[in-house]
Amino acid sequence: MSEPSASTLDAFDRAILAILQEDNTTPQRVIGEKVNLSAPAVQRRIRRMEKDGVITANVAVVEPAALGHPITIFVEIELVSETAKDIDAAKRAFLAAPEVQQCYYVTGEVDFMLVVLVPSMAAYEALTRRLFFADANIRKFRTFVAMDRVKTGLTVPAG
Amino acid sequence: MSEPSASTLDAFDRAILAILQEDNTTPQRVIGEKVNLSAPAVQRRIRRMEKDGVITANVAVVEPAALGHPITIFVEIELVSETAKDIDAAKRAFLAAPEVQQCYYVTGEVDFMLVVLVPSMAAYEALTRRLFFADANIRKFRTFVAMDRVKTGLTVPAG
DNA sequence: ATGATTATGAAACAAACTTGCAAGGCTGGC
DNA sequence: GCCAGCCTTGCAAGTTTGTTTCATAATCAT
Repeated sequence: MSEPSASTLDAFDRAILAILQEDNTTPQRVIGEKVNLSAPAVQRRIRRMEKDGVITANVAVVEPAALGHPITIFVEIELVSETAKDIDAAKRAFLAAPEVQQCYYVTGEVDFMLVVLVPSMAAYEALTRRLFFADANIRKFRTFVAMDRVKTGLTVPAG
Repeated sequence: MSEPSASTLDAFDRAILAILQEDNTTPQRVIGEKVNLSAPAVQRRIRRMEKDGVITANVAVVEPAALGHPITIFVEIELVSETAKDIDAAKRAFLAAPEVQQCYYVTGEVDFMLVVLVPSMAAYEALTRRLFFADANIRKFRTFVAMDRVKTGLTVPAG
């Protein structure tokens, strides 16, 4: 249906993606020089990958502290009930919270992994009350405050 | 020194950042219409925020499966020794691994949180041998395989 | 008040993106 | 082995976007 065509990416595509994942403001002409292709060829490949869902977004990366959210926190969530209905409800709740930057539903001893951005520990405490304690289906959660964001990003190995 | 000037961002800046975090290919003219500013004014604000380190990168977001890395894994790492020297060594090892998409040094019962992308569980098993078992300073690690990437991104609340 | 600093918009300019078109290369059928 | 159809490419023209210039307006500190 709306499934991205599983067109195999060739070496050109991967080289282009490697560049765009570093800096998507790189002019097509420069990309073309690096991968030995003309600018229009580069442009058509980028357009195709966007249409096929290979490239899902083009975004600016912002320093959280600059926007007043200097604290990054990992949260492990354990649910009481794991019926499809209850899991979906949890997903929707996390999706709706702007402070939840990332959310993954995982296997193993916990059910969800969250990455949360907050202005202060007080704000996090308020978030836990609103998002976790208020939800009867959350059995428990564990908090890990990030002291160093050693490596961030969404880069996928293109080699 | 090279510290980003802590210039307070006004409402214009935050509105621009909200747009750029969604789509940084939005023309400056369109941004200007949305925030009630001329294109050059928008352009200068973006430049300033890039220079000040508020905007740290402009990147394309790529679907991991398209590049042959369909499996996302969370890893909790517990070290043996937590001297500054040993922690730095661990950071450098994780930084150097392309499969490690994100790495955070955290407080609490574990020391590091990793987000890892791999082509297969066999590839992950190989990674654990190379990166974890081969390192005598890693006491233990816990693996959580992502079944659903509910919410991904690097968006920071700009409201 | 007043002068310095900074930010702004209009217009001119430069650069990048986009499209049309003809040529080259690969694939499959015969 | 040959040919036809399809796909991708590069070039060139046209369009959009980004960038600089410059004069003016707003802000701030004195």
